[in-house]
Amino acid sequence: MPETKTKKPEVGRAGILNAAASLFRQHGYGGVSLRAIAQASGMKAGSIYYHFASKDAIVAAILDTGITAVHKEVQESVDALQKGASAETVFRTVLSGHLRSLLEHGDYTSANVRILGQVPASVRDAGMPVRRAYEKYLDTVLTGLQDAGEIRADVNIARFRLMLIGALNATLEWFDPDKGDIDALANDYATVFLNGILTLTGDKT
Amino acid sequence: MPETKTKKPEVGRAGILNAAASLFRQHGYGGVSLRAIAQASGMKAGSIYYHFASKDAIVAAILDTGITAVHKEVQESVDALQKGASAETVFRTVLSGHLRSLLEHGDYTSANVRILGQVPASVRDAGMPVRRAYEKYLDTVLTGLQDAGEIRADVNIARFRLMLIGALNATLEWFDPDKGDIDALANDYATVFLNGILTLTGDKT
DNA sequence: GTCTATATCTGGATAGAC
DNA sequence: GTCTATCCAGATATAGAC
Repeated sequence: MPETKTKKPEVGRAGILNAAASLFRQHGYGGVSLRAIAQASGMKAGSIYYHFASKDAIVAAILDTGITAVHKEVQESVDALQKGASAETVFRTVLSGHLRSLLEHGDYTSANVRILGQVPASVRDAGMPVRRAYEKYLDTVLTGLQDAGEIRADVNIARFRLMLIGALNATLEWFDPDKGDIDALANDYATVFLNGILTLTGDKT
Repeated sequence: MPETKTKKPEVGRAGILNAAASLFRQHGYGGVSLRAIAQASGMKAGSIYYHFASKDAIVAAILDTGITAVHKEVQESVDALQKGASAETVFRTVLSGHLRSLLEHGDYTSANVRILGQVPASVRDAGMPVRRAYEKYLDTVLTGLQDAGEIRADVNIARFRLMLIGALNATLEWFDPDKGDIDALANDYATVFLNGILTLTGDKT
C-alpha cells in the first residue's frame, strides 16, 4: 500500500520532539517528566541525553519550531500573492496561513501559547528573537495596509496585532483540524475582523 | 493611615489560594509544589492539609473562583443597563465587564486560560458546569442582539463567542492593569468587533 | 545510539506533638 | 491551626557497559 496518511512513529531526535511536544501540550512543562517523554519515544530516560543536553533544551527546540513554522507559512503565502492584492485578500491570506500552520502543527505551536509563561526564564529569553521577528513581520504587513488607506487610520496596529494573534491562537483550545475546515474558520474570523458584526444601518454617526 | 491600597497578606484559606493562584500562573500546575505554596503563604507544607485535602482541591477552588468572578461581573453590568440599551451599548458593557474582572483577578482567571488543559481530568470535569453556565449566558445575550436584528444574521454566535473570549482572555498575557486603562482596552476591542478594521468605501460588493 | 544502574534531590501526603 | 518528622514515589542527570 502506498504511503498511508497515518504518520509513522518518528525516531531519534524528531521522535523525542514529537512525543515531548504532545505531552507538554497536555500536561504543561512541569507536568512532564523525562521518563514520560522517553516512554512515548520508545526509549529509556537515559537515552534522551544522547540527543539533548537537558529538558530545557527540548522545550526550547519545540518553541522555536512552532513559531518558525507559522512565520514561514504566513510569509510564503503573502509573498505568493500578486503585487496589487487588496487589503482584504492580504488579510485573509495572513489569517489562513497562520491558522493552517498553527493548527496543523498544534503540538509545537501550542507550546508557545500554553507553556511559554511557565518555562524557565533562560528558555523564554532564548526564544525571544524568533517571536519578535514574527511580530515585526505582521506589524509591517498591517502597517502597509494602513498606510495604503485600506485599514482605518484610527486602528492601533500593535494593539490590533495582539488582539488578532490572541484570537487566532486561542483556536488551539477548541478547534479540531481533523473535524473542521480551517479555511472556513479563517474566513469567518477574517469577515468579523474586516467588517465587524453590526448590521449595517447606513446612519452610523 | 486609612486602609492603603497595598493588599495586606491574607492568611489561612484565602492566603493559600492567593499564593497558589499566583504561583500557578507563573509556573503552571505541575511546576508548583505544595512546599512552594506553603512558603508563599507563610506556612509549612504540612499545614496546608488542614485547609485543603489535596493539591487538586486547591486548583479546583482557584478555577471556580476565576470563572465565577467574571460571570458575576458581566451579568451584573448588563443587568444594570436600562431595558432598551442598544446592541453597541450591551456589547461594550460585556467586554468591559469581562476584561475588568479578568484582569483584576488575573491570578485566578489566568488559571482558567493557562492551566485548565494541564490539570487532572477530574478537576477539569468538576469545573465544567460553571464554565458552561458562563458560555450559555454569553450566547443568550448575543443571540438576543442577533434576534433583534442588530448583529448580522450570518454571524455564527457560538463561533463568534469563542473568537471573542479567545481574544479577550489572551490579554492576560500582555496587558498590565496597573499600567494600562482597561476601559480604553475594552473600547478598542469592541470597536474592532463591532465595525471591523476596513476603511469604509461605500462600494463594497 | 540505547541500555542499566545509580547518585542526589524533590515531590505529595500523612502522623502526631503542641 | 501550625509545626516537625517521615514515608516513599518520582524527578533530573550522569557513568559506563554494550
